[in-house]
Amino acid sequence: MDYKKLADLLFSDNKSDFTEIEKKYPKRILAKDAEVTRFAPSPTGFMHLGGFFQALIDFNIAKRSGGVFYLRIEDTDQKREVSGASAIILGILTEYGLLPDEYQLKGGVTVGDYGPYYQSERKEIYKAYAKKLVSEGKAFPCFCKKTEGLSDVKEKREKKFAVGVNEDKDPCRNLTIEQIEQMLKEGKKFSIRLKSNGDGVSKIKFEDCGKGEVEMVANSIDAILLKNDLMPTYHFAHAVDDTLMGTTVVVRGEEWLPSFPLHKEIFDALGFKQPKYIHTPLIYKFNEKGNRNKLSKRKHPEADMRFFDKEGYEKQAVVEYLINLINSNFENWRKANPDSPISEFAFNGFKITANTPIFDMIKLNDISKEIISKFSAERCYGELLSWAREYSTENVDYLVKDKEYVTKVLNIDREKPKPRKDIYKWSMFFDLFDYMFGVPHTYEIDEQKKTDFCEVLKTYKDYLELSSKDAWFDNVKKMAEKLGYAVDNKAYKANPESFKGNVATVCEYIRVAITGRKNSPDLYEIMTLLGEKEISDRISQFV
RNA sequence: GGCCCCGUGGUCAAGCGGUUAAGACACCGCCCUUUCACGGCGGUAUCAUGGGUUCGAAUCCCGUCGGGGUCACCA
Repeated sequence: MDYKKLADLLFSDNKSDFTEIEKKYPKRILAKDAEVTRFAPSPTGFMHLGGFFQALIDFNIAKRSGGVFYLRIEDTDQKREVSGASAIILGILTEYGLLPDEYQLKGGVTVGDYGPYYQSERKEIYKAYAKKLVSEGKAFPCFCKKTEGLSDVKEKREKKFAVGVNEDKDPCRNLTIEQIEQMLKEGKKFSIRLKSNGDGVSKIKFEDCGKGEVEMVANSIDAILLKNDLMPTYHFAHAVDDTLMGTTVVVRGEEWLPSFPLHKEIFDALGFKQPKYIHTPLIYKFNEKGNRNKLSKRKHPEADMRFFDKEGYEKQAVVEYLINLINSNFENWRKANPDSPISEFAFNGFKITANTPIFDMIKLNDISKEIISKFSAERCYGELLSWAREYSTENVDYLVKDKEYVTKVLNIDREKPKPRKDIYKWSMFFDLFDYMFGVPHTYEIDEQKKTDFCEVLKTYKDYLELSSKDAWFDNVKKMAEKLGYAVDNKAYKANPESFKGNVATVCEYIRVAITGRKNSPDLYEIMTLLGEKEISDRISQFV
């Protein structure tokens, strides 16, 4: 077979020659150990937590080695394209401090010399390399009917599983040039397949930077390189783009691990050297049966990065949670260096755990609490307001109108050595402090305590004193004593039966009457902010 | 079904042939205390399983089981 002739036949319109293309993508000039990484999502309209996780690794590996981190949009599947998707991705990356060095905005600017960064704009490049492979007899045209969609695939798989063979050589590899010419004349569409050398038995080894040495059966599938619209598949684009764009480390989810042998064969056919790989564990959740499920957009709201924004999580918290999943010594470092920027942490993208983590929202909350507890009231106000402007517009008015008051509320038990830690996302604020802004919840006090409760409140009207915290508490104690509650905690503990309760009990009654709950931050501060009239009004409800 | 990845407490995990098997979150208890918290101290709880190898195994090897991934002209 005259492969050269075949290549010209197939790609008659293609003027670009791969040697010309390669001139446009010179080797990057970088320091010796600098790594080039990329985040390469398909534009589906949202940023998956798992994708962000990978971008975090990409960014840190590149930045900490003095290399380059770039964004490439894998929009080779026209059907899946969502408009504006790349802007969303770039937006989130930027908000979280992972701005790529090179990227392209659809119909807008391109930053970087290795573009286009949209695969759909690189069609000629892929064609040139496909043509090269065909002309060398390493790839061939296929005129078979498309398998499209999951139902097609299922059917095909069932047949395959029944036979139990790995090998998948395509019949079109045996077409004669005359047959091909004929079909081309008929205007038939074709795809380009790799002519695999694999026998389905021979093994290959490779070193995954995260998992170590992995041994696999070499590829034996005549995989599609160019689809029948002549757009590349992921596999082919990966080889071409990551080579041309100078990627040195590919960070991708471990669902790609099984296609490594295919990638190896494609790289080899092309004469390219493969980059290093880090196959990251996927992030899971438990299902009802207690088994793991991949975090998915449909079932798990937290799979979408925007979830954290909507809930009002601090971005820093999300980042720290994820970094701890990558390098679990992070939290020890953080404990020792509570105020240092993350950039000072000795991040190691190659040390990522092989285990499959379960996404732990409670842990995230804890990290977030810690971070928010350190904020000043002023900063909290700023964060809260900007969050509300985006996601809770009905609250913006009074936040703005009562800035001073709101800031004071935010300052309760804050800006002190041991600040209270109960806010972990801004959406909690309005629930947590609703009693500061209106009628309190009615908390049902135990029936048998009701008489005592009312008695305390009735009496307390005469003991209300807000001039100072000491004076306030002295009066609470005086009243407690008068009504038969223990003022001395030790005495109370020794003889609980001889008292109606202790000062704590009295405080509980007052707190319930004023806030409508059994727990709240410092009572005195709350009462001071609320003011005497409001307090009397609230207490009056119960007497 | 083939191939591959993973398996240390409820969760994230340290561990790399000899450890009382770290630490964090969660949970429980005590202390502090003006309730709830915060903080301090302490506690419950883990090497999936069966065989090897070895003086010695969570660590190395093999099998089993369990979970996950993949086998598309989707990425």
